[in-house]
Amino acid sequence: MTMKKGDHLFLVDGSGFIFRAFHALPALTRKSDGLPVGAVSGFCNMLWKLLTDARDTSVGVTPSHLAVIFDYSSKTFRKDIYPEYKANRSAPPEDLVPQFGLIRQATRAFNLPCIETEGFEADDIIATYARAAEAIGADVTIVSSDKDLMQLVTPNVHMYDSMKDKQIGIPEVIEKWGVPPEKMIDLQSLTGDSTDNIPGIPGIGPKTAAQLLEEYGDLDTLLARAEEIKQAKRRENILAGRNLVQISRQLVTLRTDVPLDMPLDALMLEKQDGPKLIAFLKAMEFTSLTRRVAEACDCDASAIAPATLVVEWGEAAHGPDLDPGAEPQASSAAVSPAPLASTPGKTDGTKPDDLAAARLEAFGGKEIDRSRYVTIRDLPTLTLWLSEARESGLVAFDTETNSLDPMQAELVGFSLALQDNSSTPGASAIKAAYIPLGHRTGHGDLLGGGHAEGQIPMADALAALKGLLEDPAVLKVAQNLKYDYLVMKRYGITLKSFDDTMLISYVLEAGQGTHGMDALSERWLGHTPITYKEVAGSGKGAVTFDLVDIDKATAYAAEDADVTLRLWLVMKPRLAAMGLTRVYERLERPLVPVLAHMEARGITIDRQILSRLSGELAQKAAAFEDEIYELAGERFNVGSPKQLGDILFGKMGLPGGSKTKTGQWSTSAQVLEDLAAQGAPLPRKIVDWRQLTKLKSTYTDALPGYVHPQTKRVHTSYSLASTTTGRLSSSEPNLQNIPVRTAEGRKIRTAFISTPGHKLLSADYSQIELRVLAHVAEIPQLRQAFADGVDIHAMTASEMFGVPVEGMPSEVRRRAKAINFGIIYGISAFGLANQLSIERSEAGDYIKRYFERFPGIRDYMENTKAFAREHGYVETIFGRRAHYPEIKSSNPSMRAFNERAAINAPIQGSAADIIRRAMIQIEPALEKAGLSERVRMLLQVHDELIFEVEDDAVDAAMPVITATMEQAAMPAVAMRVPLKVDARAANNWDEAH
DNA sequence: CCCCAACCGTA
DNA sequence: GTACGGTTGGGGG
Repeated sequence: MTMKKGDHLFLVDGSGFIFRAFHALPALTRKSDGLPVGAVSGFCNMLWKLLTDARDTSVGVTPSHLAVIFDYSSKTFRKDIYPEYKANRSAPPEDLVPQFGLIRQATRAFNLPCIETEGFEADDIIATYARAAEAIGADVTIVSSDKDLMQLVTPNVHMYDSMKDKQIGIPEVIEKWGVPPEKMIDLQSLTGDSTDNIPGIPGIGPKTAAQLLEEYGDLDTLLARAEEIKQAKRRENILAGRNLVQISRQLVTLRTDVPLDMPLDALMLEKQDGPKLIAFLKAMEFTSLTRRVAEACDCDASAIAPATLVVEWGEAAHGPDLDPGAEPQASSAAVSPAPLASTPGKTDGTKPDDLAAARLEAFGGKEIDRSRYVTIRDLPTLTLWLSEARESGLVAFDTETNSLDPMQAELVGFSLALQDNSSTPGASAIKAAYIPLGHRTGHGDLLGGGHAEGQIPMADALAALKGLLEDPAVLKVAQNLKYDYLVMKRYGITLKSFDDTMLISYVLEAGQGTHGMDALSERWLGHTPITYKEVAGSGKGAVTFDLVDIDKATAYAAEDADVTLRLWLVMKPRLAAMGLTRVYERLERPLVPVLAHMEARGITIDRQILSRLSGELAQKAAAFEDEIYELAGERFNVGSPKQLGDILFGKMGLPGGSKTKTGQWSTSAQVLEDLAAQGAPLPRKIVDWRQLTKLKSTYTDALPGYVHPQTKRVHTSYSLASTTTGRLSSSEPNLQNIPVRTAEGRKIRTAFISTPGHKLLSADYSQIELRVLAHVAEIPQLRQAFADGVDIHAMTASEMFGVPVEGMPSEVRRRAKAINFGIIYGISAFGLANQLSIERSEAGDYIKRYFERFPGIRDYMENTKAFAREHGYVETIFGRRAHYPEIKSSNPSMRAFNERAAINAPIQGSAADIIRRAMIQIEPALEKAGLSERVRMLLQVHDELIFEVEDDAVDAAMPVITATMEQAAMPAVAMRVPLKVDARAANNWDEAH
């Protein structure tokens, strides 16, 4: 059906609506999970109203055609004309972001066309359609109140402010702006627009602009006769701003020649699909609109299942600016909503894939030219390099110190690498320098050698460097940046705007090799960098970096910066090409300062308690040793599994359970427990002795050695990039494996204390991995159980064995619990049998029965395995990838192992992502509650966060912390089960947990 | 001095 | 059955 005279086209400005509605409407959230839906609700109500009784609104007519128009991305032709266009836009609020996608889904649920075109703004598309319809003789209503669209108003084209139910025609434009619609372009060119960063004439606002246009007729005349303006200041400003005004005119003029994917005729209103719309509205939990729609289409809403919604991250995968000269942190939070997946992209060499390929070509294979490295020994030269870095906007940075511990390390020097655009063709396009600051000569006095000659005074160099490192407009690239962040922080410099090549690699390739610089250089550049050992020696001959000869140090340090910059150039575009930018920018990079601060804070331990415990443990262990020697009939090293095996299974002839893979007798706790159960007295003593010596050596003896000499606290180090799943790890010391399961072990936790006037507050997720499983596998019984807050293991047992929860034997529940954990670990009959000490066939029966009761779990597992086999990786609910390159191994046990890991990774990894989000959100949440000075996050133990809180801030902090953690998945993912957090505060970690 | 295997602490 | 890190013993330098 072709559009004709008398038809009425409605063009809804979808992007404009959502921004306006978000701020104007109350912040409505979905009841079941807190998903922000205020703008979506307003949008649906508005559309429904227009579709059903537009006649009753101030529009007064019913649409024959209707389309909803969206912005595609922030990269439009306007950016080419004027790069600063919209450059000052900050990221949209996180609550707004998911609503872009939801509004698109709403549009489709209403059976309406959803239109966007790459390179153009919604306004240009609207202008093109409006003019085309007008030319045919149709009437047009633009549903928007944006002044940028007012230039389109004519006798046949009106605007409609749906939130005020107000129509905007020619008189309304004149009333509001003092000029008719056709002069809006001239007016906007003069006034500019600060929100879009469109330049205007200083001192000229709408009133003056209208007055000038009234007097001179139009902009061209005004500019031509600007000399005649009486007010001196105004005249000067206009004359000075002439050229800029011309650019502004280009920016504000809407294009009416956008290529249209959908012809006008295709915008004709189609019949509503009642059930489809109701399914969407029910999923959004818009109850009253659901009821109204059901009445209108004569549907039974209760018979229609809610739709499954995709809550999208808002940012376009192709959105991030890849230009190294731009400001990644500022620009990466693209203003644009997510595009439709099907929208075709242009092949113009600017796509991430092409850029990645080009960068690899340019920097991947190129010989590294160490002869270009320089040592900077004077301030003027350093200053020159720093200003070059600031101009280029991109610099690789690396610190050299005398210690691997960033809390103790003293700065010895630093290196920089820059893109060198002046280099001759064929030469390396990167230059690098090392700036020695604290090198010493080996042969000094007893106090440790003399300060080496030819180094810039530390204070001068740092003062100069600070400007660069803290400049948000310059992107600093480093490898394992948390280290450099902490070191520089101790020298009073806070890094701003950074990328970490280690984390980029981790996001791209978790599970495929390590992410250290040497390995990355081999993998991506085919280059082997000088090793640390080569410059500093190893073993007994090792020296700290301050004693390394400055020339050798330059070769090593400058190369590190050089390689880091090359890695960034090659890897960074891969993020966007693979759609992993959001994972990097939301789950990795923002965690760097959060973890750095946690590490820097540290936690207090009570050395007295540990020392007393050490004594007790030593005594008890010694007593056990005497008994062990007595029972064994000889003295031997109880700590040697080899000697122990010989005693137990050789000399004493006990029945050997199993062998290790090297053929030795296994003396694991499991084996010893089994022997003890058969009545042998020795094995139990060994088990107990091991527990005591383990606690002593690993904890009570070792922890005091980690107390920092100045802070008197223990500072662990978190690794962001050492697990396949996305979990953190903790080392030196590992504070993620402090004992808790046994009473003896828990005594160690009492040594982790709060400082006077404070409490330790522990907040942990309850059953987070099972909840994630219920979410991803969509298991009705599990979802219901979590929604109802019932005992999940008892529920499982009840489902499986038909035993009522009331009065359930503890053994029945224990088995169900083991099965639940087994499921998360990618269950096998072998493993379950081991865990429960039952026959493998019995374990197999359990698993079979479990899958009968929860077929969705088997489906999830099969689907996950199939996905892993096809792609070589699996994904968390936030899109993080874990790679399993060996999943297709021909070795059956290797393959099975990879399959179990692949099943576990999305569950463990999604839980890890959730707590990462919580950690990132905690500081702003505390800040908002006015608590940031009184609450400090200290530790993370996978599903638990430990804070140090001022005594009288505990009551206020607890709800802020638990709410932030429980809502942490939002708005990126709306969990289908609630998350639950338990929290407690006390003077030590044992009582708080 | 370095590395691996065995063992065991946590989630 | 998943994911880690630390300690010890012991082999091979």
